[in-house]
Amino acid sequence: MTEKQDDTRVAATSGEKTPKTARGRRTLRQLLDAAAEEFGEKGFHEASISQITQRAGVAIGSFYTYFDSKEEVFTALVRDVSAQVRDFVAPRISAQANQLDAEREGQQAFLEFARLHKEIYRIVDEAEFVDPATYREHYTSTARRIAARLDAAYERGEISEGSSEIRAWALMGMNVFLGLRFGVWGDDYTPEEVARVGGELIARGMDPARS
Amino acid sequence: MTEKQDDTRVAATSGEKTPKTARGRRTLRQLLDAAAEEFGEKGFHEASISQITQRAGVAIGSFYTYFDSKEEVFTALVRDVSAQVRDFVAPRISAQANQLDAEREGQQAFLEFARLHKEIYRIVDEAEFVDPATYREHYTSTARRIAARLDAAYERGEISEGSSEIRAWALMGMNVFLGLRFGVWGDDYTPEEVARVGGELIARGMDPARS
Amino acid sequence: MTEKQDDTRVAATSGEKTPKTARGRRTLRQLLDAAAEEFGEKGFHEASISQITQRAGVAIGSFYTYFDSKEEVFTALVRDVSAQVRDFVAPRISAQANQLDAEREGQQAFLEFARLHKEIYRIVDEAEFVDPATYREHYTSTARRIAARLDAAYERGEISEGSSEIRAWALMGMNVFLGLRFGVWGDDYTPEEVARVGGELIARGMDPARS
Amino acid sequence: MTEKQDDTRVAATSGEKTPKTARGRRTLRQLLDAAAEEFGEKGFHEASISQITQRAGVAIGSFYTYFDSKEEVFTALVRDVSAQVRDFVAPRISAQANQLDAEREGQQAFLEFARLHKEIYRIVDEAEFVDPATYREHYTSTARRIAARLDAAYERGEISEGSSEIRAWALMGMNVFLGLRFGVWGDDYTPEEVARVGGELIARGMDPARS
DNA sequence: CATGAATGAGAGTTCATTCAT
DNA sequence: TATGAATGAACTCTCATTCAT
Repeated sequence: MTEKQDDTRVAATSGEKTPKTARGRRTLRQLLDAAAEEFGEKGFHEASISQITQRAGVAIGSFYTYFDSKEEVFTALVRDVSAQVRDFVAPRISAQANQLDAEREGQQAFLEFARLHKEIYRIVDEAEFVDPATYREHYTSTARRIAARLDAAYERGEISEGSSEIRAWALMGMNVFLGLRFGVWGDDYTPEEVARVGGELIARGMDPARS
Repeated sequence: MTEKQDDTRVAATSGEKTPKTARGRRTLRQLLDAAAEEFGEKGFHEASISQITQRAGVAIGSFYTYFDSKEEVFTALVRDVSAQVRDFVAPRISAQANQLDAEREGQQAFLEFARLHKEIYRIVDEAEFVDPATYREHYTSTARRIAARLDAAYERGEISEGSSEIRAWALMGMNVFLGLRFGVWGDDYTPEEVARVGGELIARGMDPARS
Repeated sequence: MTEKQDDTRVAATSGEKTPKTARGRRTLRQLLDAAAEEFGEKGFHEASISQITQRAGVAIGSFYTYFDSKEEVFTALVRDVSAQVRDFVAPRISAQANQLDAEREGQQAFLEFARLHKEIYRIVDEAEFVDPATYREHYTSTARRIAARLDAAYERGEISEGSSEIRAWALMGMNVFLGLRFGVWGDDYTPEEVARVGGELIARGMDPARS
Repeated sequence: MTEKQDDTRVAATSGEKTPKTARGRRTLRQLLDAAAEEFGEKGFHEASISQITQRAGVAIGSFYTYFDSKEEVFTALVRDVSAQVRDFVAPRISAQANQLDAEREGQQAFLEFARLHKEIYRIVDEAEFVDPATYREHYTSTARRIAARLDAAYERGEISEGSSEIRAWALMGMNVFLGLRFGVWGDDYTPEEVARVGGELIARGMDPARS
């Protein structure tokens, strides 16, 4: 699931026009990759269409063969990145027997992903300003998946009782900030170590009476 | 935003030129207030200097009597907001006898602040793109304060052992996302309820064996 | 527009390349019809080749198999429309015994034509900017035909003496504006009524001593 | 009334922003004059804002200090030109004792104006495509003024009975086409001669029995 | 003959910043 | 200090036309 989704899938989830020839499909992929680089390095507003097309090695006009606007590629990219994180982390989570271990493993996987793709924060976070709907959708759907896991785990008796929605947002917030600090900004701890501390926290908390 | 800090403080924490006359101080105040509104409503890039000066009721040129650039007001504003959150939350935390209660109370206070000032996310988050140094500074110093509290609490035997830095970022992430979801985006839970669930999580985790 | 002229005639009056196969003739026909619609609805500058080809149900490239440029189809169309007006009005004029009646009948016929083809003004008038030569040719040849009729009528003693060229332009101007106002913009008078007033004007003028 | 209306009037009838300083008023006038030249020579679509500002000797940005768009200057210009024609022709008409003489004099005045300002056709006619509302307004209000004159003349017994609205459009059409052919396109007849033939036509028509 | 992706010059427009008044 | 007109670099986007398939 780590591998990039094929062109068909990309086209299905985004708004760009579907190419009818092989050459067209190649150009579209080049543009998407170039856009990821450009937005990742410079952010939405500093990025320019002309730079994207230069990176992709095509003419400016070709950009508009596939996208209607700068905003549209950006949205396509956010969805792409969002799907990539999910596809990277999900299998690592499901591989675990116990949900508490699974969440810890998920943290670690996310942190590793952040180290590999330091641009995700620039891209996803900027959606808050460029395309709020997609931004909200990204976090809301992520939280929904976490909550569903917690509900199931509770049914199986693996975790204590408590609002799964609130817990989901708390867990997601932890992940995001641990990923930012220890994945993107610094590597003064290994993903294992960070996840060990984080996992311990969500499993047993900080109350000394419980350890 | 709520109670405006006095001019002296503003001048101390930001880069704008200190006015020498009473008239100048009034103009500066008007500009800062107008900027807060404008950036809060539209975000950095959609906001315009000319709108800020119109809101403030002064001429465009006057803006540059007090600030060197659009970025500068924005930075001043981020610092301002950052200080406000801290000043709002800090006393609520220190009022608690036990650190675990204190953190839960901090969560609740932050959530309440977010409900009162829904624009803080727009302002602080956008700093990631407009003024990364100030953005990093905001979160780094906040995390440092949390870590210091955890260290002291550990010394007092109020919490278990564990990397205070990692824990600090985890706690901060929880706060931020709970504030976004339950403070800014929706009010389907009371701050007390959210903080109760969050507080329970960081105190005792989700392991059913420990509750 | 109404009855389409046969392919031979189109090829004769315009600059487009003559197709050699039946399939080619069909494509050309589709393109011309689509162009008439598109230019009529949107005008030259708002019209687009890609829309024309979409309406015609052919690929963009096929357009250039038959026309050298956007201007060329437009010119072809103007000539087409020009010929249609002439062919619609001419028989109505020649059917009259007296030239004064004939001119009144011509006015009415033109007005009726304008009601049926409200797009003629958009097409012919825009030629003033897109293809001035054809625009001038349209009006100059129309005026020439009117002048010839007046000359002949004068010879037959049906009208008084006076510069036939100046009179021709005056009559044509009347027709065009009556057609615009009472044919295209409004239908608050019947063509008969408009032509009755207009015919009376050119026959006997407005001097009360003469009526 | 031939003289250009003062800046205040221009500002009142159009949509551009009113300058607050003398320098601003001068710049606005330069832009309007430059726009008249540019649009007159090239037509709306071939004209460019950057050429207008170059002609005016100001920076591109200054254009947008006074107009919101290319369309807006154009509309301002059409209204300006429309007012100029009216102000040039009106006094010549009112100076006549008899309405039939007045209309002939009006024709002549219009033709003279067209010779002096050959660009009016390019500007007014192109409004049909760029700003249809203003185009229609120009002709409708002109026709209304003519009809009012005819009504009054009929009351005074100077002209025969007949729909003043239809007659007004007929007269206007004559004027416009005589102006185009003998004012702008050619000068093979003097304005007096054209107006004599035209005036005779509307006074007594072409019926030989009546001359 | 048909296709449709690729091209790129060139347009209109924005707005932070400057500076003469 | 205050004003607001002037500046112009830089951007996004259009679309007629070409040409390899």
